[in-house]
Amino acid sequence: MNEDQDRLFVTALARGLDVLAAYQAGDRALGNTELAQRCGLPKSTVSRLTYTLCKLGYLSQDESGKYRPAPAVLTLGFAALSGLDLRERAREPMRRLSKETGLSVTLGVRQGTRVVYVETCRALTRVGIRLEVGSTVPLATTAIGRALYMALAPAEQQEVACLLADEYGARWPEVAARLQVAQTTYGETGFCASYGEFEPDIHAVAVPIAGSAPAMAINCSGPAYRLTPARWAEEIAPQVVKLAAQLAV
Amino acid sequence: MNEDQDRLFVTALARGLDVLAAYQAGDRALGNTELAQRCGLPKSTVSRLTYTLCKLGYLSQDESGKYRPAPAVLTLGFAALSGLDLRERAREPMRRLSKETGLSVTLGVRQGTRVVYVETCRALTRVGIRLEVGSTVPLATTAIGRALYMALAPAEQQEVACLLADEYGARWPEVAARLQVAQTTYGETGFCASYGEFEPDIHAVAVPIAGSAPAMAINCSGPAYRLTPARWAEEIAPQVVKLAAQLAV
DNA sequence: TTGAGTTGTTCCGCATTGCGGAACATAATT
DNA sequence: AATTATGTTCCGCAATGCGGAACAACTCAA
Repeated sequence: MNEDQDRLFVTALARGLDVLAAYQAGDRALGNTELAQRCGLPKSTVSRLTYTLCKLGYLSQDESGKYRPAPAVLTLGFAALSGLDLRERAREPMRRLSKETGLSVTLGVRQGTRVVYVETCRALTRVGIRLEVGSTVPLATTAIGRALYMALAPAEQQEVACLLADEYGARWPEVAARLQVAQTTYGETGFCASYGEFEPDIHAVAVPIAGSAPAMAINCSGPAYRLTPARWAEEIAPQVVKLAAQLAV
Repeated sequence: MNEDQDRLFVTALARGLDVLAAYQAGDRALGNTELAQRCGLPKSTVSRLTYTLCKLGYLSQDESGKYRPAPAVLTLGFAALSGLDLRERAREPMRRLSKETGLSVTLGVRQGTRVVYVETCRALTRVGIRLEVGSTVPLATTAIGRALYMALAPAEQQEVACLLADEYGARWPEVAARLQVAQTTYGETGFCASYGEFEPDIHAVAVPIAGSAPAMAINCSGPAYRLTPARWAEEIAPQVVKLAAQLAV
């Protein structure tokens, strides 16, 4: 990218979206000062941005005058989801698998070095982090992230690896080694696994869905106490592999 | 609002968000020309905006170079949802009600003259429009919309009525009359209904959740062939009323 | 294959829009 | 009451966003 291209970048838009993106899971209403700190912008700039976002309906103010995301933000995401044909096709089979196994079944897409869940069927007895449409998990240390990584072309894997190296810093060699192991295993078994690596008490296996655009992967996860890794590989993984094959485009 | 306040409005941000909001349910990838038409902006402006949104990760380009919303848009919505305590509390009871009745149970919030769904438990045998987090339905002609309207203070009802009048134009008197009937009925029964008004084959009843902020309402809907309106009022509505009371803040 | 039409991208001169420090108002705390 | 913290608005400034035009690339029909 040369300098001319930076002239096309609309900074005001980026800043406004940074304000929206400053909200994290569990946040309630935030004030302008907190938002200014999170975004690294001057208070007056943030004040103008929140004013604009309120007028547009993407933020609303509570009684104390603080801001929280308004439901209109959800409608942006809805449009994103409703364009995903594969998600619609996958929904019922995923629900079925979740019911049969008693595990959580999720569908995810890569976004940079993260996975964004686009569909979730959660087991009734939930353990672990919130599995929810729109929530994200790391790419490198989760089964679903690894599956998405495997589906990348080598050049893209290289690119992503660079981003990950930046992110993990000194810990990257270790993470990379495990990613390499996963690649070998994927080549032999057709699935990726994460046994307690991301969350100590959670096992998961995942498989990319061939031919999907944007590339997606399907994941099955549950509590570690239920099944040993060997049983996961024998009993659960084949079902996920089969489901991914059914969903292949 | 005086003219000075317009100086605080960041037009570039608004335009960028208009581009994101131009995507509708079912849209796949859109080109710059289509987006320019939908937003009423010049092509070159849209080109700069889509360039920026791509760089930020909110749009992605497919092989043909057209744009579609990227999963990062979902993460904005996730933050909006995760700040809603009531939604979390409501989830399990909603799922239970849906299971017991075989109907779809939804939780919604008002956004202008629309309702945005923030939680949905769909019946297995689905009929009617997509009930999905982030999807919207009209305020004035749906049970849940009416319930949300009832929960407004009189001054706010007035404001909303003005917006609705603008929107419905010549049809507003008729819609207003039905809204008035719903208000009377709500006063007597504690719930709002829509029997085939929004969708011919769908009945629904809804109740606002007292004390909720932002104001929410809970809705139960299903196919008209299942139960007569009288049975809806006798058998389903009381359960919804009860659930709303349990969820009251 | 050629020409016409369509779509997408970039340029560039322009001016207005977005900026941010400062002033001011309001709210909270000691 | 004084101090601190937060939120809002002003206003001079300049750089950023703008959009018509030029150009590039693609598609389609004859």
